[in-house]
Amino acid sequence: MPAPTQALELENFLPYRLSILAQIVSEALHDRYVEPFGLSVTQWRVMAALGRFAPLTASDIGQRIVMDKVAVSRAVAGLMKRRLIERATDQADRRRAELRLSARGRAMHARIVPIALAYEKRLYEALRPEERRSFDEQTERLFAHARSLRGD
Amino acid sequence: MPAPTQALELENFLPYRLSILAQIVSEALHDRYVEPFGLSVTQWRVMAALGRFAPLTASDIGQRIVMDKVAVSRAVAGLMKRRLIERATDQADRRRAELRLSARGRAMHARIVPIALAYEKRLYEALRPEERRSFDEQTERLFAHARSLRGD
DNA sequence: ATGAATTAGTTTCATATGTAACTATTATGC
DNA sequence: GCATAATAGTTACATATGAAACTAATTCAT
Repeated sequence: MPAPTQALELENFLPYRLSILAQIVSEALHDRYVEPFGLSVTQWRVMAALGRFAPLTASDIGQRIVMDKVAVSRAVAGLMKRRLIERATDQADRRRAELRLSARGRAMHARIVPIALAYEKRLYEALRPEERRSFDEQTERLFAHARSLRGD
Repeated sequence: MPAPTQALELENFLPYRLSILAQIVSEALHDRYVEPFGLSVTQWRVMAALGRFAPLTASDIGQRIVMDKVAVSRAVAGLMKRRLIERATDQADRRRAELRLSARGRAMHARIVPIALAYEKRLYEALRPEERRSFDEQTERLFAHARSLRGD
């Protein structure tokens, strides 16, 4: 006789659980610092990357944070319009443009970072201190493994 | 002197890490069973919910899985058009309609479930068996905690 | 040196999603 | 009983996102 179909319990299905967890956290960020400052999540990520590593080109950003070049291009356009970042064409290779936060952008960045870190701290309260390291390490392994499973 | 701004290292920032992990897993699902069967992720979730708990109304589905009623309505419309689910208006309360998989829907569901479970199994290979339980429990706590932090 | 292939980045189009307004039906207060 | 509120679900609009086509600049092969 055929093997019975295994049951798929969505609420215990790892991909589903990861998805809704990420979603609810992302909504919280939106409420706390993205929406009040009029940024999209991707725009904020670009600002965060530039806050730490500027100057970066759009491609650099895409490599640093997991974001394709179209998303970076759109986020950059929005940030430029609001004068939160500055662009300087590389004279040696005029396809490239170095990006960095403007004074306005640095000021906003400095206001948002503490809010972001405070939220992360509160979120981590769900885990005991010794669990945090192992949880981070496990998410890292899951991420690397999921990547290695692509197209296979 | 003012406290120095703490650094926000995006690659170590929990919300960011959860987001990219969920995203890469979601892409893998898309490639494996959503796209081949022409379903969206939300459509598949509705089918999964009905596969286990039918009959359900659209509202029931929204409660079972984390999905607002507009998303459910759209997924249901798409699934109805492809005759993967059936709708029967509740005669006692004609606002409500009970949904269940059609024969076609059950057949597709039976084909997809093993693919989904096989992917989950491979994903879990990143964790040692004893880590899986604790990881699941920790994601559960994070989820509940993130929920409790909403609007606060 | 010049045509082909690469690379950086943008634009376009089709689709997905969230919010709010809307229809239809049922429940509630008086 | 009847007006009002609440509920189930859909539609409309505005915005977000992904894939592919496109422009411009540079590199490579010969």
